[in-house]
Amino acid sequence: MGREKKIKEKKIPQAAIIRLPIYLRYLNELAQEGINVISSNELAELAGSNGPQLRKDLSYLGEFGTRGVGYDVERLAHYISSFMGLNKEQSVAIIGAGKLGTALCRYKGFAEKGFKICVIFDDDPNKIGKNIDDLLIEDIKNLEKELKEKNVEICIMAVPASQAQNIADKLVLYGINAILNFAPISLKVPENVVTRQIDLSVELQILSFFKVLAQ
Amino acid sequence: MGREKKIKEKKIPQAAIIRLPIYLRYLNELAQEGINVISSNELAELAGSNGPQLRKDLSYLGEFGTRGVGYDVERLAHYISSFMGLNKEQSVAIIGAGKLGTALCRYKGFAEKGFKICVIFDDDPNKIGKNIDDLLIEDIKNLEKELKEKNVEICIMAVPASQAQNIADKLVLYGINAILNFAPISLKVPENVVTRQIDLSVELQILSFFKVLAQ
DNA sequence: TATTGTGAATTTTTTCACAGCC
DNA sequence: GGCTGTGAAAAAATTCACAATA
Repeated sequence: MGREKKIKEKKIPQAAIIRLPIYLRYLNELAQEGINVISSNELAELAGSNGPQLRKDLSYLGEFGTRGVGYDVERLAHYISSFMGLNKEQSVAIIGAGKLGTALCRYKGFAEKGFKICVIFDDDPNKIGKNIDDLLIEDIKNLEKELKEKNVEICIMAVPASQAQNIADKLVLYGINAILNFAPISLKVPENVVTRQIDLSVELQILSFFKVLAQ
Repeated sequence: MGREKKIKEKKIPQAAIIRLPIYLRYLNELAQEGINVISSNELAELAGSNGPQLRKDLSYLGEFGTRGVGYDVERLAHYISSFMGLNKEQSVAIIGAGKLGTALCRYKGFAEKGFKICVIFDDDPNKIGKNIDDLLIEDIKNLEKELKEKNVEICIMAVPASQAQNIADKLVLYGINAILNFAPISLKVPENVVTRQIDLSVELQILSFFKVLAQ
């Protein structure tokens, strides 16, 4: 049975999906420390979750534990990776070579997780042709050509809000169907395109609200 | 009736709270464009939500609309701002003057929303004492003193994962109870401290999964 | 007529308790 | 004895339909 079919049939809750990468992160750390087996309670504690939640989440993928013992760290990590399509390197483009785009471009964490930043774009003639470490800043006019050539699968948008929808439309037109958007705007995209939004100010606003309650 | 009491009594869903800043963003834009009244459907469309959802969310705050007409843009914006405690400037500190910390420090969007970056810390002697635009990089050894002096209410952590928990513990010790964490680690903090986590790799991993499904 | 506000229905998510298994 | 897997219960969130009303 294909992965997609299985997912659609079993209907794994979205809330469970977005916790899987967190579990995976700690499983990989445990593996590096040479730990072979871990209980749901221990792993959940690391991941900021709880035992029953974690067991439920994993139960949607299948049966991976051993009763009375726990989960085989490597086996589980491997399965989550392949389930989420993370067992191969993926090419990522960054749109916008401003401060944020540049910082993201240099972020080491992406490569560690198999995301290769293979091209960065800008429309500023002063930036185009310059380097960010080893990477040349490309003219956004060459967007289509570069995306195709470099086989880009995911785009990160770090552009001003005023340009974001326009650029997103182009990305969609050129066949991109996964966008991580840092511009403070709700992108409108077709159903077959997925976006995730990181709005830095919104995060502070949410904190601002909850911190008063938590007191 | 005090704001906190009201919130706790009425039990506004957390999911509704985190949508309020998005509504607020578009209300402010509308106000700037000189639009005085907006319907739930129109505002929801802008915000990437839907009419009933938006009306339900707002209904937890009170009755702000006029049947047959819509919502008064300025009045609603003002109420959401004050409800979320966003009607006064708040002081923010950034911990870590690496690429990300520096980029965040220069991000204009915070100031627009009333968050003033008033101090940035690092432990690298090569960075301490240098400037990021107008802001001096402070020695992390002076963390307690600076946080108190500058009346910091929210901290943004842009430090390596290995240091994050250690620094978070200090922040809590020094009275900070709101942390925006960019380090890829699940912070352990007391109940009276709120955190929000932005994990860049996790976002790409989630996209990686859903993009296959969306196809 | 147009649009809000909301109780009720539905769906999704989380929690719980314990049978099942090593 | 210890820990998983899961059905059932509970809680949270979303959707819906429509009464209320400017």
